[in-house]
Amino acid sequence: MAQKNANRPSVREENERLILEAAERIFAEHGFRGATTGQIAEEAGIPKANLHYYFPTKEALYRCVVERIFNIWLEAANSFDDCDDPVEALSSYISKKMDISRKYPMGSKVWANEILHRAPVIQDYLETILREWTDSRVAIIRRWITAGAIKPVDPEYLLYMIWSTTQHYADFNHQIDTLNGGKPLTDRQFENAKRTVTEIILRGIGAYDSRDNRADTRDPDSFE
Amino acid sequence: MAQKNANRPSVREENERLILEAAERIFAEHGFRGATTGQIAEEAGIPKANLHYYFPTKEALYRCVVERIFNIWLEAANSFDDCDDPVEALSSYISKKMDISRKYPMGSKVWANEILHRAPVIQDYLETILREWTDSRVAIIRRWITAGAIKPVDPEYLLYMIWSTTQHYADFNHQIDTLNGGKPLTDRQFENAKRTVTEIILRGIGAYDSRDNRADTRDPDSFE
DNA sequence: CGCCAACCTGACCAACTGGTCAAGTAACGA
DNA sequence: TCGTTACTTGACCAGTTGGTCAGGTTGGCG
Repeated sequence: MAQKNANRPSVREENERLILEAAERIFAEHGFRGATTGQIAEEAGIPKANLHYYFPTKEALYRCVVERIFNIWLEAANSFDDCDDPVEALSSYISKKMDISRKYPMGSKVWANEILHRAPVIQDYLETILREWTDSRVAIIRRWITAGAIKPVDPEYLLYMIWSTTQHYADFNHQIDTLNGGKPLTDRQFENAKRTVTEIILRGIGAYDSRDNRADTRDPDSFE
Repeated sequence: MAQKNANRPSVREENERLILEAAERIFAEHGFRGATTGQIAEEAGIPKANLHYYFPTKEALYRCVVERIFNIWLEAANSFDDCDDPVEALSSYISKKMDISRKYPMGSKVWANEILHRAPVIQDYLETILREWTDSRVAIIRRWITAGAIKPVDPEYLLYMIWSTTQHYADFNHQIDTLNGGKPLTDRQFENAKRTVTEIILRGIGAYDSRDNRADTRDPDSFE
């Protein structure tokens, strides 16, 4: 009685999927407070009372949406691990983050909204998972610097730069579209954006010509 | 009767200032929908009905806040004009944008919120003023490229990179603070961030060693 | 002092929103 | 066929919110 069986998931799974997809769109566009459960239900094509059958409260639904997003990001984050070469590791990471911004802009917007409003429901994620992830990547970047593979930069600020630059193409896509004549970037334009971002950052940290990096180590105590 | 005189502004001016400052804080933290006029009035220290005496609707108040922010940004934008040297011009622009992010993070957050929600009230700004400003700066960057002062990059994406990276320190300051052990960046840390950002971007576009730039002009039709 | 315009505010209201509930229907196993 | 569980939904409710309004108070001017 605790668990029925595995071949009876269809109705519940299907409805939860419909609701979560609708919720992601509505939350992304209007924020937590701005979204209404009625609107989400309408977008999902079900009555509001039915939505509350699957997700007891608006906040529970919101948490599910946020968790889903966070997991997508963590997957991309593994690009960092597999490889000792900063050019390859960072190119891959930036490329994946750009792809996520293009493919799942809603998720990025929900996240941005949450941080903007001081993370009322995901503060624990920031303090645990994100923090650990960041610390370990900072260590990797420090090793690259010690090895002379890149110039000495503050690793945290390099990470923030990568995050902000790539997520900008999701969070601010409305502004980008408007400046692009009201039309979304074409695939070709987006590839150019990705290449521009990647090249500026990699060249900016001296990853392309690692022979110069050790010589250029001025102001060594710029790290905290 | 149409206009009284100029020496009777004190009460109105003072109250409008109080309300606008409170509104900027509340709108930044909760978004348009999430903010309540009652909360703003309380923050300003006046009854709600009095707020509606000065600003007839919530949206009118919001527009005033947004306009105020936009004008601050336009001032910083002029750093771009004064100078033909990309190192000097971009350093100054990035520095000013970083300072604004630190000094007026609320304004940046209101703007971010607005774009995130598809700019329901500032779409006209995007299509006119911001568009013109962007076009003219793109032209300047193109001239730098033609002159060999920087490497060939797509100017739009360079601008987006500067915007996103600098504004990140306002919009995502809660995330940054959390990753910094729950404390805001010290002045010294912030100066390091500013220097890191500036150096990566300037080195990334080859502004420091302009002798190499013309040689590296591959893929010349990457511009649309 | 009287007048008038600007300013102030407690009380109020209509609209909306998250969430509940009771009365269903569908589906499946025995 | 019956019983049970999962699912569906229109109607409803209590709390909140933007905005109004009538009846004030204040302060300057003649």
